[in-house]
Amino acid sequence: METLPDKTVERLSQYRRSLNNQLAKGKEHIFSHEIANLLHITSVQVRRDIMLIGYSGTLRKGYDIKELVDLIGKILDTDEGQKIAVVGMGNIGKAFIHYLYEKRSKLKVVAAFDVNPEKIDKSYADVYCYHLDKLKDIIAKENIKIGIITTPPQVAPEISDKLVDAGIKGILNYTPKPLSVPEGVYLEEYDMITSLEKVAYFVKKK
Amino acid sequence: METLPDKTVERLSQYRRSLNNQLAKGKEHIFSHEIANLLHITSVQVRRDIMLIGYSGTLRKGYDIKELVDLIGKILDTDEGQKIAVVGMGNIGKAFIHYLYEKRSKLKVVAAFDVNPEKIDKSYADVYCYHLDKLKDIIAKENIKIGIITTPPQVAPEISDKLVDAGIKGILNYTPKPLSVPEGVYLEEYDMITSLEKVAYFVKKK
DNA sequence: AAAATATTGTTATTTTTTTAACAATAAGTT
DNA sequence: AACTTATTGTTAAAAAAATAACAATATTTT
Ligand SMILES: NC(=O)c1ccc[n+]([C@@H]2O[C@H](COP(=O)([O-])OP(=O)(O)OC[C@H]3O[C@@H](n4cnc5c(N)ncnc54)[C@H](O)[C@@H]3O)[C@@H](O)[C@H]2O)c1
Ligand SMILES: NC(=O)c1ccc[n+]([C@@H]2O[C@H](COP(=O)([O-])OP(=O)(O)OC[C@H]3O[C@@H](n4cnc5c(N)ncnc54)[C@H](O)[C@@H]3O)[C@@H](O)[C@H]2O)c1
Repeated sequence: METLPDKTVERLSQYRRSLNNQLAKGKEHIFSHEIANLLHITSVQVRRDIMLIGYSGTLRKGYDIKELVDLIGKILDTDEGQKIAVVGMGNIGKAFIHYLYEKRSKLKVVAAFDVNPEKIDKSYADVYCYHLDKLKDIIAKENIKIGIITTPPQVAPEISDKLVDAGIKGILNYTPKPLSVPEGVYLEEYDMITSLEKVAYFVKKK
Repeated sequence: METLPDKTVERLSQYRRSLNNQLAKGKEHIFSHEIANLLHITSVQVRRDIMLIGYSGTLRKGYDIKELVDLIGKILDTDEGQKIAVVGMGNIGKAFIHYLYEKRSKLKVVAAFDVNPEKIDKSYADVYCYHLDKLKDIIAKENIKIGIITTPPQVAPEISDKLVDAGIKGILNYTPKPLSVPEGVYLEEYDMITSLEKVAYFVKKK
């Protein structure tokens, strides 16, 4: 299948979560406008996304939730699951690890790295924290393909380079330091302060 | 001034941070392509954004960093600063409070709310945590206009309603539960899992 | 002083994303 | 059985965002 638009991929992740909730409630079929209401978007958007992934519902009955969830899984997940490394075991890093630990998902944090001796050689929610020096070895050994950076911003570029060098193919950067990665590595950045300043701006405008 | 595009606002926040770094290093002028390099975007984008806020540089000399930072401040900040409430003093809530505490910024968290007795009536990084029941009173008294939701997802809609009812004009939602707010309230949502699943998808595609 | 260069500011074009329009049709109603 | 309604799937249009093109011009070089 063609590579899906960024925004569609984001929504698929959200559809799946909501659909799983509905499944858990015993619901078996769902209409596009029902999905839309759950996510506070429009039903056209839902139908368009579903069209893009090549699924069809039945007229007057809607979509088979189970089938749709499975298909989204086929698109978003790999069969074996994907392994993740977290670099920087501070507030955000730990929060993330705990959070993912609770979910049974195809995405698993399997290693953490830090430089602070207090954090190293301990486990948090079953994730072992190694010294940064071990990064390349562990990533290779475990075949980890995704890295999350939650270190202080100053060191983020250096960590990013190390991750890329170790063979990582996707990076999620939570530091406010913009990174650059070579072609072939997918980079997603998020900055909480930017979000907050954006809200503040639009509040001010009102 | 016209309301700026969402994306431009996001970048202004990032420009300011980078520009402040440059100021601290003693740099006084900067070219569009230099800003672009710092943020790993294109210089056209930078010039276009700067055009939109109505600033002009000088040919062959670039932009006066101090002036640009001040102008961005005029656009993003209010003179008195803006007050923020955090609801849910868990991992993310606490991380945010600590983080903003370190920055001297026009954005200040002035109150936190929770329902867990262990969190209530204590201060974290100078932010006092009240019982949720006091939310309306404190928000009115302090004239808080922005709320950050970091509670468990199930209660997010209820918290959102309470915030809106208390007069909040902007909400930043970190729970994976989509919210809806009335016209006139600005809502920004962010979901870490969605980001991560997006990275995973594009890694898989490669 | 003329030519070359670097850089801005702006308009035009392209791409991406969202929204609207609507034809097709299964199911329900008269 | 004919009619109405609800809903999908898809194409078309609109809106938003990014990128490209380029004219204007201050500075530097020849
Ligand atoms: N906490 C927030 O609410 C918040 C908000 C916005 C942005 N951020 C950003 O997110 C990032 C993480 O924030 P946090 O609050 O978790 O920070 P933190 O200080 O709690 O954690 C940072 C961790 O990184 C480790 N570290 C330092 N240097 C390292 C290195 N070279 N290699 C590996 N690990 C290293 C530290 O030992 C520490 O454990 C920071 O960049 C921060 O600017 C945080
Ligand atoms: N931690 C992560 O990495 C992560 C990742 C993705 C999403 N999230 C989401 O972010 C949110 C916060 O995560 P967290 O790890 O900080 O959770 P947490 O459990 O550490 O904190 C939640 C806090 O909310 C409080 N709370 C519960 N009910 C409340 C109510 N009715 N009113 C006010 N406060 C209430 C709890 O007492 C607790 O202090 C959750 O919705 C979670 O799903 C977290």
